[in-house]
Amino acid sequence: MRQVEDAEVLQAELRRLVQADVPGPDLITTAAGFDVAYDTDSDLVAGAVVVLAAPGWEVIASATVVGRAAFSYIPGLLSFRELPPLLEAWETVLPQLAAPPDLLVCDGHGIAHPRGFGLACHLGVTLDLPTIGVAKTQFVGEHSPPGPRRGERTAITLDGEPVGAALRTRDGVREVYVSVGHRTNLDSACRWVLELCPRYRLPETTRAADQLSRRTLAEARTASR
DNA sequence: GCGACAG
DNA sequence: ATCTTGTCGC
Repeated sequence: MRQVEDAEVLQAELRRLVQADVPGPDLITTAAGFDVAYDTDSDLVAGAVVVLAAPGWEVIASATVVGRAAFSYIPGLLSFRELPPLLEAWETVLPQLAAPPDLLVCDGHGIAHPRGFGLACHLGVTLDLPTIGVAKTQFVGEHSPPGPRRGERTAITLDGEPVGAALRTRDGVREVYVSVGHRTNLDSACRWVLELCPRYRLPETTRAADQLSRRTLAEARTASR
């Protein structure tokens, strides 16, 4: 399909813009979470962006969008499916803020991707803001299991190169997979993920965005009946 | 060719 | 991603 070929070409071009080993902000005061929910039996989608503030990570701003999926799920091209609704929601949430969030957290991978350009990279390059990917499952590369305690981590390597980390965010829970999206580095990314996980396995940003997108989709389904 | 494959 | 709350077990 032409759509797929075009996406692959664009992906290769945008990939050169990624900054994956630069110092990011030291202190994170605000962080944004992004997620998209999908309907089981239609192409209805709901995207959500939430902005949380330290120290309690309470939601200080949010936006949602309901639309139709324009790109099917293809491993390695997830960003082309999720970015449109996420950017639309972003444009709504940004005016609510005095300043852009210090960090953008994506549901999925950054450079830990077959061609080094996952969703977190695509979002980061598009908005030119610091982004990281926090995925619930592994996608590419190899890693040994991290120790059982919160904060322990091991490297994810792809073709011998470090591309991310398997990070334990709570004692005894399954690890999450962290990788840089844009304008930061892996050490900072892991540090921020731990800050964003004071109580659960997943970052508060991810949890809030996930809840909001799902609730929005459920309401949209009800309204269309 | 076969199997795997973020969300 | 999605079907889904309380409940069994460490």
